[in-house]
Amino acid sequence: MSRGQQTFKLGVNTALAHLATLQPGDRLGSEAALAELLQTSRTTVRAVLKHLADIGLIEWLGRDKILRRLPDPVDFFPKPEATLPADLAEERFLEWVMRSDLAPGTVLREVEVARILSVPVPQVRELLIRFEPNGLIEKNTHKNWVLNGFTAQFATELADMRALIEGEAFARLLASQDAGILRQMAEMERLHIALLAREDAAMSEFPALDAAFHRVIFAAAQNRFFDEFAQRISLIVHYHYQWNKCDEQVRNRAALREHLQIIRACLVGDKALARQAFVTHLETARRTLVASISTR
Amino acid sequence: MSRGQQTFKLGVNTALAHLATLQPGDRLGSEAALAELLQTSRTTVRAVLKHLADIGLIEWLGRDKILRRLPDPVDFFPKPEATLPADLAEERFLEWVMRSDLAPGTVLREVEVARILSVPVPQVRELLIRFEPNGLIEKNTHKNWVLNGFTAQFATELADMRALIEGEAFARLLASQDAGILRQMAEMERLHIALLAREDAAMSEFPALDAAFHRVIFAAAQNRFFDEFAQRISLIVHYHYQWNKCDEQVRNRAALREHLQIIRACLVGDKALARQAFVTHLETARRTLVASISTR
DNA sequence: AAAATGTTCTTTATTAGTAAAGAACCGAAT
DNA sequence: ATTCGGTTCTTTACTAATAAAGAACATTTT
Repeated sequence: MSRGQQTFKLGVNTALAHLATLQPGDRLGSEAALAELLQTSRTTVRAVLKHLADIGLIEWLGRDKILRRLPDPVDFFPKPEATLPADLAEERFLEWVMRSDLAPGTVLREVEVARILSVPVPQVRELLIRFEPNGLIEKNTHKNWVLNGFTAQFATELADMRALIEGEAFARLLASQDAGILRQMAEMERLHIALLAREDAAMSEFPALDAAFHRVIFAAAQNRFFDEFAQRISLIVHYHYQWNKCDEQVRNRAALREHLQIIRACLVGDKALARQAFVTHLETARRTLVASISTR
Repeated sequence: MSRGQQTFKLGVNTALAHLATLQPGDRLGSEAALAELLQTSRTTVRAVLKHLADIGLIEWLGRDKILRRLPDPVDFFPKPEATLPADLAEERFLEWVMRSDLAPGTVLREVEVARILSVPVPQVRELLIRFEPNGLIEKNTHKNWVLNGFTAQFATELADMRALIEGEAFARLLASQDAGILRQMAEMERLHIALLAREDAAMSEFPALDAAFHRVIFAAAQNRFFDEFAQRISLIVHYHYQWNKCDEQVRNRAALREHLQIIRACLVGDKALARQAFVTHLETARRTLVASISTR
């Protein structure tokens, strides 16, 4: 056997979502146009069209591609089947590590992990290699992978590194004359106010906004090494949020308010205040991260 | 087929080097002791002993392992065969990239690279994945690896990041009360003086000493993220040294003298001077790196 | 002539199978 | 009794084979 057609299935689902915006009798664009839309090759587009014709959604004769009926929920492939294996592996791996609360020192076997996560072995391998620099796992030459555990020490070192790098990035942001940054800040203010206004449990959108806010800061450094570290932080912090739900609402709202303080100080150009609000925020973030570990 | 016995061959070579220190008629230690010495499993040790007996170097009967004759140069396996594939792959890959002077945008194909470097495909794969965060290569989903090239921009970003992190590490070193650090510094002074005294072309030892010196500094931060970045720097700088040989002697001696200044300021406890000498050194390092690119 | 389609050729990702290296167990010798 | 050696069992790493996905070329239609 070979690979599992994830690209094809993802293509079908994207195509179905597009077809839902049309009316029966409408014509689809050219294969090349669809390839652009589905972000894939024409080869895959043709496979998708053939599939759509087979299930009777469209009539396909040469360059005529006519929509017969609107897509039905059952036409879609289930989400996991239509996710790229790399993304799937990462999601499931992190969730597994967090949920099963494995003890530090646990040995991870590629084949075993692959079976547990239901993803191909090479993907697990790639994932583990990519993850090693994060410091959560380690490999002994010619031996196996071991879990290092999310210790207080780890959290402290991460927070230290973050303070150093994000602090520098923020300093550059303040020094920058780029109007684009102010525009992004204004947009951030809007989004923060909007999220704070919603009293409900819509805090599920918080991690994404939090990551976006910090990405704006890191981006100001215009340095690929900064950006890379930002990604790591957001990954670890994101899964930390997912894991530690206690006081979530209170904690997230506090963070949003701290963000707003920083944003507003930037917008009015009060650099001293901005700097101070930023340091405060990083301190809060550090405390939250460290606290979440000791309460495990 | 399967794997290429690198561990075994490396074991044989290490064992031969050990035997060269003995006299014919001497007895070898137990299998467990040899396993400790060769840094490998007893299974491999027994394979090595069998090999040594086969080529008539030792007589092996149960627990009696008697040296028959001293090892000959021809008994050793050639170095590349006896190197762990991961190290071999890394060495050859970097050398290949630097030497063949590939244009940015060049497509790297795993199988092709594996053939060129004469290393197994999985090793190339692992190497490329590990290398991606260094920013020299990139992967497009479902497509191939492309070389980003060692640009001036890259060098600048690397130097910026280095100044930030190593600067912080050095500040912690100065603040530290740890006597171990002073001891390491004294040892560094000795090694630097020794290398500077040798007028000859023994500068081949410079990269190792340079890396060791900076490792002492990064280690003072006691932060795994600092250490990891230090590794990257040393890797890139090392290969930059190897590639750019012009003015090598002059450049290396200058660097050694700058190191000495820093070391001595630390030893006498003059923090202001140490700090200043360190900043100067980082500036020199940056200039050297950037210059080496523009002269390609 | 231009654009879209049909066809063919590469390249990549995955699985299965096999040999090397590691680990554990048990019996023998000091 | 304890250390050492023989044996067996696991686990890992590599090769090879195969199907999916991408890319290029040729052909057809407007």
